Amino acid sequence: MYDDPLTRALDLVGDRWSFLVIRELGLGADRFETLLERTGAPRAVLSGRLRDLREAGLVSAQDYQEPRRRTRQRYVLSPAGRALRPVLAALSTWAEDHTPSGRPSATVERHRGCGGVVRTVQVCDCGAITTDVLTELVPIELTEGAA
Amino acid sequence: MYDDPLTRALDLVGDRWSFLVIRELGLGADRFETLLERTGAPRAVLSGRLRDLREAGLVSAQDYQEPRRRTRQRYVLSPAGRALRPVLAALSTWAEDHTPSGRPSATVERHRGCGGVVRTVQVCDCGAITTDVLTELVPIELTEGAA
DNA sequence: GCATCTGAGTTCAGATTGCAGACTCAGCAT
DNA sequence: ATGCTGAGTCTGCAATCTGAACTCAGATGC
Repeated sequence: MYDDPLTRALDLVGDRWSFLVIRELGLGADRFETLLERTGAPRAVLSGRLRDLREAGLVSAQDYQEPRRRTRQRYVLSPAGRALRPVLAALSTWAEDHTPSGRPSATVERHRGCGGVVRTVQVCDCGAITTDVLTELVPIELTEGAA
Repeated sequence: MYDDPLTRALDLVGDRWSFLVIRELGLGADRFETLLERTGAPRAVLSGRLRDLREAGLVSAQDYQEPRRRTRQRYVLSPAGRALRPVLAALSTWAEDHTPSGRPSATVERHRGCGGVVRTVQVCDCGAITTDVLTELVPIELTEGAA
């Protein structure tokens, strides 16, 4: 509807399967059949999503060949696609805190330096860090006229 | 498909309109007609989404009445719904960095303490903070057997 | 050569969801 | 009584999703 960053983002990844495909790609799954299993997406949907994500530049496909196999496609996240990982991590962190039970996250990331678990938080210009957005953040005021 | 936090999250908010509705609610829009305008969602879709979000506990509806008006519904985010703001902020931050042009974000948040702009980053147990997930983070290794 | 297997899709019919626009319904106003 | 407004519901049609079957290329086996 309106051209702001969020709507543009949702045009590209605003559905269930895109998110799941990107997560699995980020976790290292790079083949069609593997993505099928891990995401649970129907074949036609996965095929379509991979095409869309390639066109949007979030995923690239490379030919490759194992020793005694025919050439196949390997899908990898582009830098822009990998940059979505914090979004997935934030969503996953949210779900752990606000939806009932379930297994722990498959999107946990670890710090390359120390191997520690990474969490998504918000930082302010002034240096403050918070995960408690309810009390410490305030949304900007609405500009009434600007539809 | 699999019961992990991300899929549970996507069951609740894994579509375009849910995200947009939650953003507008977070920005202070609380009436049906206002949400219609701001999100651009069709009436029936908005009606359905608000019902779903209420059932999921992300939104609550309160009766209220202006002086010479009939009673109406006011929709407000529950704490769980407000806790999604970092996710929206992260997605918006991503789109600003990785999709072409457009107006600046409507989801910018400010720190209650100092009024500064807040960014979404990732922090490690060890204290490291990064926005450069490409070089500084490593996804956990896949556990092959665990479907 | 010929049949078989596998990965990566494409095609199909049926169900679901999305959409724009018209309709409903309650209560206030004239 | 009639009209207006906010908040939906209904309708008819288009697009998308779904599971299952089908295709197609290349490697392997006989």
